[in-house]
Amino acid sequence: MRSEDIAKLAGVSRSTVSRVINNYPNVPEATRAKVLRVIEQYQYEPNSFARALAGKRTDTIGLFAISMNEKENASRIYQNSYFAPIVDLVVDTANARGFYVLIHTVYSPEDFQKIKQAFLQKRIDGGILVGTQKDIELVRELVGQNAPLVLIDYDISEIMAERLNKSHLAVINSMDYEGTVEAIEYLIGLGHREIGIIKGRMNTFSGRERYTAFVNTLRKYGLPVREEFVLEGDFLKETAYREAQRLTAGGKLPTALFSSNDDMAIAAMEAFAEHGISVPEHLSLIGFDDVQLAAVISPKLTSVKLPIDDMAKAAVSKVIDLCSAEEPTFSTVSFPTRLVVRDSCRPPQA
Amino acid sequence: MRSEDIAKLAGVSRSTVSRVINNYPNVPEATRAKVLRVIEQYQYEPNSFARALAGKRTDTIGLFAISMNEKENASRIYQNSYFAPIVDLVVDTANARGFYVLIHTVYSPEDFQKIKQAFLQKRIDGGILVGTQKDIELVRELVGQNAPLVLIDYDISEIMAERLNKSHLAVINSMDYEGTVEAIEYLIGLGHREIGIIKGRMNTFSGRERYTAFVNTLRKYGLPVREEFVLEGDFLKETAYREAQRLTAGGKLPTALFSSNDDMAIAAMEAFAEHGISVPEHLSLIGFDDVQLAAVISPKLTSVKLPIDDMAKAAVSKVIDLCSAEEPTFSTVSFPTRLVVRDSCRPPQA
DNA sequence: CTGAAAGCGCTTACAG
DNA sequence: CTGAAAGCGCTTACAG
Repeated sequence: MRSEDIAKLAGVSRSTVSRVINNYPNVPEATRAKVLRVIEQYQYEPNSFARALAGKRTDTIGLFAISMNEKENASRIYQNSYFAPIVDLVVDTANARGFYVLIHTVYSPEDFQKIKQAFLQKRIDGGILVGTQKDIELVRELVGQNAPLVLIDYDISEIMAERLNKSHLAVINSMDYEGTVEAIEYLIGLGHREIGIIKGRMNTFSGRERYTAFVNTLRKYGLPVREEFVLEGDFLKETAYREAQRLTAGGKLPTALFSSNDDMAIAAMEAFAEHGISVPEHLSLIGFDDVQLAAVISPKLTSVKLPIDDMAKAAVSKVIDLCSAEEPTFSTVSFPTRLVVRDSCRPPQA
Repeated sequence: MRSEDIAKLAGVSRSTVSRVINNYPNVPEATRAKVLRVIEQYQYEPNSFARALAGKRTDTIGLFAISMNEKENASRIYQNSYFAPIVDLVVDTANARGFYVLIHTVYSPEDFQKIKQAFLQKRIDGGILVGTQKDIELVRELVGQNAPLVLIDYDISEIMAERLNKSHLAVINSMDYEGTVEAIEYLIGLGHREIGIIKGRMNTFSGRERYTAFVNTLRKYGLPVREEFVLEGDFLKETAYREAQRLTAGGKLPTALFSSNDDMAIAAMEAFAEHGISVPEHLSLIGFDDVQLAAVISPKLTSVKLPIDDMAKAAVSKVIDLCSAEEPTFSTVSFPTRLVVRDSCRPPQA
C-alpha cells in the first residue's frame, strides 16, 4: 500500500494524500475526511524511508552509551546503576513524544564510528551521548555534521574553549560539585577529620568534579588530604573492591570514606566486611548517585542523590527541540543533587 | 556527499560505486581500490534511507518490551530484573553483528500500534517481542506483514493452533516447568510438606508454566495445594508485598514458599521481616530468575536461574537469520534452567 | 484548493 | 566489466 494507491482509492492525487498525512492546512475538510477514511480502512502507514529521503525528519533519536573498557567484565549497561535508568527514561520520554530511539553502546574507540555513521547515514535526527570519554574531537566531528547533539555530563568550558557554542548542542549536568561539598561537610559536621575518597573516572566530568570538590572542601576546613586515603577508582565495583582491600592492608584507616559513586561504595563495604571492618561502627561511608540498592543493603547507604530523572528527560526534550530549531543554539542545564542521609555514617569513635 | 559525487571523483559511474559499497564480485581490484580510496577520503556513508528505499535492508531490528500496567509505579524496565538484562544483551549482540536496534516500550494496548507502525513504516527488518500480553491477535497481525518476528516467552501451542508456524517466526523460551519442578522437589527433599506459592502473571507463558509445574509437582508427591497458601502475583514487588502481608495476617503459614520470581520473593521477605518472620528460620523461600540481587541480599536467596543470556542472544541471532531467510520458517528453542542453592531454605522446624 | 512533475540518494536489471 | 535508465515511495515547489 503506497500513497499512490490511497490516492486512487480516494479519487485524489498523491499530493493531496501527502497534504492530509502531513496535516497541511490547505485541504478542505471534506477531502481530508475522505482521504483519512481510506487511510484507516487500509491501515496505511507512509514508508518512513521515503519520507525521510524526501526531506522529512526520521523521528528517531540516537542514544549512545559510552562505556569504555567495560565489555569484558560483568558490569555492563543494564547492571550499571547509572546507565540503566537513563536508558529507560530516555526511551520512555522519547516514545511518549512520538520518537523512536536507536540505541547503541560504545565499548571501544572503533565503536565511535558507529555514532558518526548513524548521523552520516541519516538514521537519526539527533543524538544523546552519555558515559565516559566524550572527547572533544569526537564532539567537534559530530557537531561538524550539524546534527543536534546532547551531551550528558560534560565540561562546558571545553566547549566554550573550542567555540562550539554556536552549534546545535546542549549539555545536561548535575551539580556534582555542590553535592560532594554537602556530603563532605556532613562528615565534617559529624566530627570526622580523617576523610578518604574513592575516586571516579577522571575522564568523566562528574568524576573530576567530585574529586575536586572533595579536595577543596577538606582544604577549606583545614583538613589534610592524605595520599594513602585517596583510592583510585573508575566507578566500577571491581577496582573499588581491590582498592578497599589495599586500604585495609595498609593498617591505617580514615574514619570516614567518601565514594564517588554507590556501586564502588557497596563494593568497598564488602571488602571491609571481609576484614572485619564494619560500617558505620569502624568507618563511615557515603556514596553518590543514590541508586536503588543504596536503600536496600544493610546498613542503608547514605548517598548524594543524582537527579537522573530530570537529566534524562531534559536530554530528550533538548534533542527534540534542537531538531526543529532553525538557528544553531547552545544551552546547558545543571540539576541539583541532594544528600540522602541513611545509616552508614556516624561520628568517629573516640 | 552522495554516491554520485564519489562516482565523479573516482571517475566511474554510480553503478560502480554501488557495486563497490555492496561488495559485489564483478568489479576489478583496481577499480575497487580507486573507489574505496575516494570513499575513505571523504568519509562517505551511503544514506541509509535511500538504500532501504531502493530495496536494501535497514539493518535495524526492533526490540519491543511489553509491560502492561506498569507505567505508573516505579518498577519499570530498568529496574525490572528481567527486562534490563535482555535489553542490554540484545543491544550488544545486535550491535556486534552490525545491526542497530530500535527500542520501544509498550505500556498500553494503544502502544501496540507502535509496533505495527514500525513494521509498516519499514523502519526495521524484524522485531523481538518480550514481556506480557503478546496476544495471538497481535502476533497474527504482525505475522501477516510477513516481517521476521521473534517472541520471547510464548506458548508455542497457540501458534500451532493458529497455523502460524509457516511464517517468519521464532519462539525463544526457558524451561520454566522443569526449573519449577526442580525447585519444588528440592523443598520436598528438605522435608517440606506445606508449600505455598506466589503466582506470576497468568497472561505470561512462564507465569502459567511455573504455576502449573508447582501444582503438578505437589500432586505428584501427594501434597495438598492449600488455597490459603496460593498468593496472587504479577511478577511485581508491590503485589507480592501486599500478599505476603495478607498471608502473615492469616495466622497460618506454610513452611516453605515458592515465589514465581525473585523480585516478588525479595518483597515478600521484607514483608515477613516486618512481622518478625525470618527466612529461613521460620519460613523457607525460593525464587526464580536468579537476578543479581539474589546473591547480595541477606539471607542470600536460593533461586532458579533463568538462562537470560542465552535467550537474548538466541533472539538476536534468530531475527537476523529470519531477515535473510528466503522461505518462511518457524523455529523454537527452550533453554534449560538451573537451581542455584543459597541460604534461604532449610528443613522445616520440628 | 489541487495535480503533474521533479527530486531525495540509492540499487538493480538491462544492454553492451 | 560497466554505464544509462528506471524505480523505490515519498514531499514540495510550481502552475493553474
